[in-house]
Amino acid sequence: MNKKINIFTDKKFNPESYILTRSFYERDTEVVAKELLGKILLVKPQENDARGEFCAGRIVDIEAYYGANDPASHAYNGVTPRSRIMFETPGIAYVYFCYGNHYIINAVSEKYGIPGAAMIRAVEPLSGLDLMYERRKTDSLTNLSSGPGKLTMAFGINKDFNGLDLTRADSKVIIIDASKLNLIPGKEKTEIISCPRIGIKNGADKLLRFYIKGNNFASHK
DNA sequence: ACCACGATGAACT
DNA sequence: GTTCATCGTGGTC
Repeated sequence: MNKKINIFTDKKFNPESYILTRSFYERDTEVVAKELLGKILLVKPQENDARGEFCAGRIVDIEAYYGANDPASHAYNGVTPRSRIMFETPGIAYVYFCYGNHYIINAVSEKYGIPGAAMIRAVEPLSGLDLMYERRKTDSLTNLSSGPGKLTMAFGINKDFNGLDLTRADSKVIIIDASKLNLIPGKEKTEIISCPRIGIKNGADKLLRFYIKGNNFASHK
């Protein structure tokens, strides 16, 4: 068991003062995606978790998706029942089911009415690792959350998380600013690599995937 | 018909 | 240890 960070197991931990605000997300999607690198994804203890630990992970790999000019985006063809949420209030979660197997979580960006989302591709596990190993049915630390479907499985994120407000302290899922906490990861200088997004056909020319260079938990190097 | 994925196994170094 | 091919799965349009 990993004990290097235990702040999230403290019942007195109050994430409210660290939470990213609406204005953070209400900007250009590429900027939001890049700046989300190093921030911490937090999922609060769920009903079936007797330990009552937060699941926490540092975002190390992310992609930006736009709208009408981005053929890889779910919002490319305008508002549909699924894409509608990408046009809504920045700072909410867009969670969708993929390939009949996996859930994928995005943070909605841009002003209300403008589509955009940052898809979280990988996180570096910080807390709640026992639960992650159980859910992922693996013994490999670097296999816990090194992919968009893997991290949602590790964190217990499913379609019920769609539309939750990442900026509200009472949400099951939030994103906080790591630099305000005394955490070891992320203190070192970080270089951001830009490259084409993974697993798409149209729009593959755009360099809209960003990851932290050299990080062992990125979804692929 | 199309997919912004993951697990597995084969076939390579 | 890598890379490649394949398939399961279900929502969307």
